[in-house]
Amino acid sequence: MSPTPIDPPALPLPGTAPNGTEVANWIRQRIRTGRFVPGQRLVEVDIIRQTGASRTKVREALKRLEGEGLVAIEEFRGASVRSATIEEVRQIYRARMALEGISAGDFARYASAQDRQRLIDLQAELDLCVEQRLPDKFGRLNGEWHRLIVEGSGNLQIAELLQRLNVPIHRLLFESFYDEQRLRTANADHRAMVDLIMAGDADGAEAAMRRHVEAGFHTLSAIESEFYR
Amino acid sequence: MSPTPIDPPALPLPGTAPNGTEVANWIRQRIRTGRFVPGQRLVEVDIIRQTGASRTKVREALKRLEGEGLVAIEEFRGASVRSATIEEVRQIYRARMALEGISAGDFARYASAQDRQRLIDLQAELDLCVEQRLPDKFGRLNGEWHRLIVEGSGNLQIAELLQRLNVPIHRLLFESFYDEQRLRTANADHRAMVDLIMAGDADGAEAAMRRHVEAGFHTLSAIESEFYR
DNA sequence: TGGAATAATATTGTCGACAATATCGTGGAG
DNA sequence: CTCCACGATATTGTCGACAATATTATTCCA
Repeated sequence: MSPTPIDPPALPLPGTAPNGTEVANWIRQRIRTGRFVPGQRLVEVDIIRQTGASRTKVREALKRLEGEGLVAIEEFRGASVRSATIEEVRQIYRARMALEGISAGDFARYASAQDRQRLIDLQAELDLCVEQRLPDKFGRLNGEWHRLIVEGSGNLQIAELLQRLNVPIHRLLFESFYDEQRLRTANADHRAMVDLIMAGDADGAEAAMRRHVEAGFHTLSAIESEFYR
Repeated sequence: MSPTPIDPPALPLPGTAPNGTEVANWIRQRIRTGRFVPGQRLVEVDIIRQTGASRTKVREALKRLEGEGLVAIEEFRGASVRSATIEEVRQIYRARMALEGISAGDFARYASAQDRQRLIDLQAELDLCVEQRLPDKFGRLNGEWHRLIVEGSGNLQIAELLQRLNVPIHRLLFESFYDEQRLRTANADHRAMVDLIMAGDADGAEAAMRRHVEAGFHTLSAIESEFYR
């Protein structure tokens, strides 16, 4: 039942001493993939040992991630992965609902033929995952599907906001697809949205996306309350 | 015609050497109030002289602001205020439309009696500003009005996202209210929304807010094209 | 005079040493 | 045995010096 994290590519970092931005990426990825869990302390020396970066660069990276809202830094107590309460998750989903809703509509309106084709292909892959019961792969492709919608809508600002919002709930997302039922209904949502988009029904796509995200939260909170029984 | 910047409170900073976060706030405010204009280089020594902070703290602050997307840092060329192209402004407004739309709806649904009363009071003040033709004050209260909607809706995540989005366009917002016509229509929008909210029409409030934000962008882009004639 | 090479200056990047604070462990008093 | 005080250790914060790079000024030659 516990979600097997996807292998992060070839960390610790290669021979050359990494840049501050690279260290930030390194930490960010480990948070996304669940190696660094919410609340976990990020001790500078540990990161130095694992990345080979100098302390200055590690500290810079942490400051940057603080600005991104990924880690919290307390005076003389260091950095830790910011943890989201269930209430925060609810708020994040409400924001996602708004932003991804707009994106779905704009995708229907403005997306290039190329992106539309990619969406169709991706949907076919997702259908296959459902049939073959591959929740991990589904979770990965699901992320790609949502990203494609957002990026294909042509709004980089929204894309960045969503990337930020998604980090703290990335793991939870995967977890939810271990429920077969949830996986099937989520995919049905996807397919319906693809149809609406291809039919050029922007408003319909937006409404569908909002319902889809809302449903995602309900599943999540169900898992949460199950977990704390 | 040029917008008189609101006096930032009592900077340079007080006697005690400021903290990294304080320096970040100091810079952020100066960007918001237009003292630091987009593209302007932020030389470390200058900030040190003006704030009394140590170099380490200034650099930390800049890294943090980079994470927030407010400044850009180039290797060996330092930090500069990130400038938004007209296309980025368009994208920002689209994101605002989505987020503030949701907020208006949620305000109608969930806001406390206290916040509702504050909204009514604030609206009365705005009406007064329109009658007395005080565009600067209107701009300030307009900001408060929008903030009240968002915060009253009870979603801190959205509030933070919007705060981030608004910084690069803060100055432009003020500028737009020097057009009497724009000021009047904007305030009419506000009043209509207050009515919808008080009537409990959440969906109506959301739709109205989306139209309002969209109209704001159209005015802005008109100013922009005027400016570059 | 114009322009390219070069020197001088300004600015940012990096590192190491030390100070400040928190955390953990130990021992003693009740 | 528990709790508190105190010291030892670990961790983070701060500063200054110097290196690397960019920017500006100067010189020299065609």
